[in-house]
Amino acid sequence: MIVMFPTLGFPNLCSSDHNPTVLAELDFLSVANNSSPQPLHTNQISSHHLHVNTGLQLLTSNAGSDHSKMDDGTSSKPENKRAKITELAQLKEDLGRMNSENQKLKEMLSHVSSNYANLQTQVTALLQQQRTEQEVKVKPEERNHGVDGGTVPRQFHDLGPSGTAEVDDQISNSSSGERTRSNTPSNNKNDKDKKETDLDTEKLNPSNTTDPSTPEATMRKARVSVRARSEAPMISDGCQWRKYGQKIAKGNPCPRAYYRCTMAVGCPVRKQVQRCAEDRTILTTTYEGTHNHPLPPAAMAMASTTAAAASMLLSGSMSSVDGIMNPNLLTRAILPCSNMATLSASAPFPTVTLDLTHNQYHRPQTPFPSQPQNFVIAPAQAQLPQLITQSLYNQSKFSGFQLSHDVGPNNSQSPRPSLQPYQQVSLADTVSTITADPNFTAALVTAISSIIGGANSPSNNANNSNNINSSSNPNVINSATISSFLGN
DNA sequence: CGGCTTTGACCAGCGC
DNA sequence: GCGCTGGTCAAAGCCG
Repeated sequence: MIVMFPTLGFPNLCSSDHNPTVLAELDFLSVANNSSPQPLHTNQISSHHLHVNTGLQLLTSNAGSDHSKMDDGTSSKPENKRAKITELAQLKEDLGRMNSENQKLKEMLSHVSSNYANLQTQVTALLQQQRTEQEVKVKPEERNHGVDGGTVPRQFHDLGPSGTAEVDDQISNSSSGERTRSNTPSNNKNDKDKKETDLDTEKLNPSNTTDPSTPEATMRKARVSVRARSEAPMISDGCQWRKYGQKIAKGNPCPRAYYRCTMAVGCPVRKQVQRCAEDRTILTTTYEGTHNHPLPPAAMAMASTTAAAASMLLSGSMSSVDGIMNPNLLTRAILPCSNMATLSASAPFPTVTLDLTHNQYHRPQTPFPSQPQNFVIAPAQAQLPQLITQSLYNQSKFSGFQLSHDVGPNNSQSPRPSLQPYQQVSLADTVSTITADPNFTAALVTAISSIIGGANSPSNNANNSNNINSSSNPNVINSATISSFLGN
């Protein structure tokens, strides 16, 4: 069913460094569904097997017991032959069903892809128009305040004219001497800008030179918190992290640990790990930033999910002119994970919390309980949290996950879940059934996030220049695409 | 010896 | 202006 992905712009699924099991599944399905010489193997093997059995049957009846060794445990009794024929018929029926489903899924994804392309074109045009308008309105000195203005924390104040969050990391990684901590108040803005401009010229990654007004620049501000029950000190998300700090945060006796991604030099992704004060078994992992390097399959699901969630969040925060989040839009955008997702617009960083400690539909505990503007999305279908849950279950040592009945690990133990016939009105059920396959889940998460997050997918981040167009207004892409994906 | 963790210090933002 | 807080740095130590 994923044979068509290479033509739908999901390179993640086609790269060689992805889950080989998934590819094996695809090979099987492609073999099963195509009419090339390979697909006949299944039938040929079965027919050949039957033929051999028939021959053995004759030999056995004629020559006696010496051929029993050749039987290799496969009896040539008529009932076994009938069983084989029945099995063959069943297999053919399954193949036909898969083929039909493959066709319909192909059409569905083609439609999604088409919508995505159209929306991306519109976003590009709108972005171009907005830039043109801003260039006319904004004065030069106001541009200098563009990044620094407001209440962003220090790491974003350090952003130079390029406005990229990687500056901080580049500085710390390339030359510690370049980063002077004696920024006395006497340092005026001109000096600071000059210094940062000099630093920008030394940056290794040319992709960092993005417009500060772009979502790329603000992506690191967005955070995705994942609350999950875990006895382990840190959930395993497939990435390599290096601890660079630990703090006792106010209101929580448990220390907060700070990690940064070390899979690539200058990767801006950081995460904070802290146990819940009320329930020490709950581990809150907050991700910030987007990887600028390829990710191993094990890390793809989490990274894509967080990137998609961050993209959703930013799309909502950026959609309104006054910077106030649009709950309705976000509700639509994040509906798939609504029973676990909490959005915070008032926190220092816009944060979406994916609460994986709950199964029932009730108000999740938010990491910002004192903040009045947390949006709790209404209950709805929960494909995305299922994906997240499944991914996390596969990749971590969670001990306390409460999985929904249809995508729990028990269901995932089946190597090839039986796919129910596609029904237009029960796409969610179909998706849920498909996602019961843990191998397919990671690939699907990547695919969905490729649609949702576009530029935020790790593979795309290798070329950040493409991120501007695809993520500059992901709001449109997200809501429409998700609507198409879920409701089409 | 290189990579990682620990931990005290530093810095900036924010509220009073 | 001052104190609190979150976030980060970097030296020191640990470990394989």
